[in-house]
Amino acid sequence: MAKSRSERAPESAAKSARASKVAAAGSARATRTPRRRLRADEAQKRILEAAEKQLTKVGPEGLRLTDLARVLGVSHPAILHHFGSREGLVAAVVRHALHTLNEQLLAALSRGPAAPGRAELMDMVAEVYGERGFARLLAWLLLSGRAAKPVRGGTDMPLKQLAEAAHALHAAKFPEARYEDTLFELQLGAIALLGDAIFGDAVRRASGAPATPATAREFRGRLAALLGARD
Amino acid sequence: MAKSRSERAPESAAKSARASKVAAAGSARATRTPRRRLRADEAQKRILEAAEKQLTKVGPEGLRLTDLARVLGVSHPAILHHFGSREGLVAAVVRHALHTLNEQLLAALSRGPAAPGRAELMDMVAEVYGERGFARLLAWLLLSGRAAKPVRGGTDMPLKQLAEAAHALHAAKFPEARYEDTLFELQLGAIALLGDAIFGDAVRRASGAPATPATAREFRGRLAALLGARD
DNA sequence: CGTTGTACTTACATGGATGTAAGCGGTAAA
DNA sequence: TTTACCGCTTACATCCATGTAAGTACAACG
Repeated sequence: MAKSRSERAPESAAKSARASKVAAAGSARATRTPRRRLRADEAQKRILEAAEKQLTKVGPEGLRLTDLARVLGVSHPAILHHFGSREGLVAAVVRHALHTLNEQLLAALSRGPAAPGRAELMDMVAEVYGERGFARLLAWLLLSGRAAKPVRGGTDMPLKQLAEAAHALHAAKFPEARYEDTLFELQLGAIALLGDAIFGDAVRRASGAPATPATAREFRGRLAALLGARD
Repeated sequence: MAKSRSERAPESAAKSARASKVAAAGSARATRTPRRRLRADEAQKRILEAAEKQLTKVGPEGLRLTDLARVLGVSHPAILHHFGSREGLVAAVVRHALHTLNEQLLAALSRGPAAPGRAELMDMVAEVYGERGFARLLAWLLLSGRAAKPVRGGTDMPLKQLAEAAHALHAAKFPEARYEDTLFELQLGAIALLGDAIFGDAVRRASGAPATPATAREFRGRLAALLGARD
């Protein structure tokens, strides 16, 4: 069967920006960009970061090697060269992203003041979840069934550490405080922040409020106040 | 390497169950099922329902006409015959699903007791969101950018009606109650319930709790208590 | 009963996406 | 400088999903 491939130069547009082998004959020698060749780990990092960005946008089903290659200015087999297959790339992105999510969460905690107010904590976590698109990524993974087990190789159950640390802090002031209550607050905070990143704007619109950064911040503030009502 | 397709005769299996034209020659005339032919609206309803189920599972990108056709026991052009294109089908499903979501939400409210406790309300809404997969569907739509405007043709801003009704109820007991507070409670409730349907199990696992229906119910109970703390 | 509209079928066309094969050439080690 | 490894390219194979064309047969209507 094997019908002709229509045009044979759809991909070459991006390529021309980085290596024009046609121009080497004349005087353009000096301006010719030599064919770049990165070290394997650098190339993989570059690909990984672009893939993560793409993944949070279009999800694991929507990720197209050709699109990614065009963005990166390479040919799509280059990606396959480094990651074996599309699924291999997705798995690598997921592993990397969940790992850095954990790191950023814990780092955000230790970086802040010793006992940050709940509002600041809320904003920090919201930033980690929202601004880098982790909530979207997590949602994609959970929806598509790729994140049955939270993190493959890394600190499992990161929220448990948070809960225990928070409870220790809280119990110093209120010795009779129960761990369950702290755990619930943490779970609600996490679920509400993650949910807010996905559903927040839609819910605000559906309830007649404008969907602006200001209303989102106000929501987080009220949430923090509610969670901090015990203290 | 594309393991999903496996055998090359998946579509004929279902078909053979309903119309075996090869067997008509001999004596099997009496047992032959005549080719079923539904009325257009019935066929569309059937397709729509199956498509909605599929959509909540695999998302709008993952919906495959051939898969859907196999489930329904028809050929995939039959679906195209009724909905024009894959996108047409997805759009129809979305329209239909968001419409019934609204209906069910409002129905759940009017069906319940005049002033249901927050815990019961919570469970009712959670059932609408969770059990029929509306939360998943909504999440898919929001993630893939298909639900910029909440509902095309129908009651826009359904939550606003809820908020106003709830505030009227509440203000009868506490005249100085502020609408903003009720609105926030409603938003938090919606976001937490939606977020719980997507992230709940993962968050509970990540915080060291088992992810069972019981823990989910307990979470909703605590949430209801928290939201009802004003009363 | 014959006619007719249309729900539905098979067969195919087309395009797009992943993955493979082979070779080129940059980079760095010897 | 030479050599060899390997990152990356072009060309191609293949598969799979949507959509089209044409025909078939069921059901309703005269």
